[in-house]
Amino acid sequence: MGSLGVLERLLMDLLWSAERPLTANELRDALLDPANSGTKPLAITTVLTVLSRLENKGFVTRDRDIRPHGYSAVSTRAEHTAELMHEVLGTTSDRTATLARFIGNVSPQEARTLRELLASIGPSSE
Amino acid sequence: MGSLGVLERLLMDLLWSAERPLTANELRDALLDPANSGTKPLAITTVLTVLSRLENKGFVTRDRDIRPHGYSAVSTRAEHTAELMHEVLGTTSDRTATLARFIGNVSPQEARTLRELLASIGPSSE
DNA sequence: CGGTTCTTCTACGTGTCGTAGAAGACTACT
DNA sequence: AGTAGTCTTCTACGACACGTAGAAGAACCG
Repeated sequence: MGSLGVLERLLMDLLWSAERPLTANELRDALLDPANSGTKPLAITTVLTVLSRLENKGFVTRDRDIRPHGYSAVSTRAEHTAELMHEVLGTTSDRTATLARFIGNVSPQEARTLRELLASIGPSSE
Repeated sequence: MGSLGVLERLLMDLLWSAERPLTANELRDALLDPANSGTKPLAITTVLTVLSRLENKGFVTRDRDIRPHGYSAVSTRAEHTAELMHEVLGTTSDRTATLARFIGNVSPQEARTLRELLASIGPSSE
């Protein structure tokens, strides 16, 4: 499906947070950064392999024209996550009941956010 | 995470649709039913193995008191799916943006449903 | 008690993912 | 242009999840 492994996920997080395309080396270094989880030195080939897999899965594109290839996420984190949520919702036959349960568990603030979002899309009811 | 394999999923669907606990044999027969996908005869042990795995994962309970054990889903399909959606939502740092994307892709009817659901929870705004 | 039925234990093949070495392709500097 | 260094591709392997099921043990019915 649309799920990712741990390393794949770490790389996607970095790419999603990046303003510009990153190289494999930059990504490897970013993973070493104390900010990111346990400091473990990965081989560049490991990073490249995973990036290739992510490319095959359609999550990542790379600029092959510049030499240290520039890797970037195809869609934003928000788009990706929202899509996943729709995928999950699509697995149920009882969409309304599922949405009810979903809504029933959001925080009051988020409920307000959702109301606003819904209002801005298709204003009044009818 | 909370994802299921194909067979696991088929069994959960049957259990979710069932009114009462089912036995391994009933489940195997239900899978054979022309209504359910390609008619393939599974060994009962296969069904039992998967049911055990589902039990370990906390998706299924079984009544060990009656002899052909009765298997039933722990939570409803809607609960399960809604929970999964929350899990997915939890993987993003940008919850509001994600919700915006999510809302942006629901059908008008479902948008209305969502408005109603939100209204019934925390009525007016403020 | 013996046959039948159900459950548990164990196991294997496949696919995905983390991990990386070896070799080939490309770049840059002299 | 040649050579060293860098980057990418190819190939591979171990671990784990899952579909699949046989063999053996436990329980039940008559």
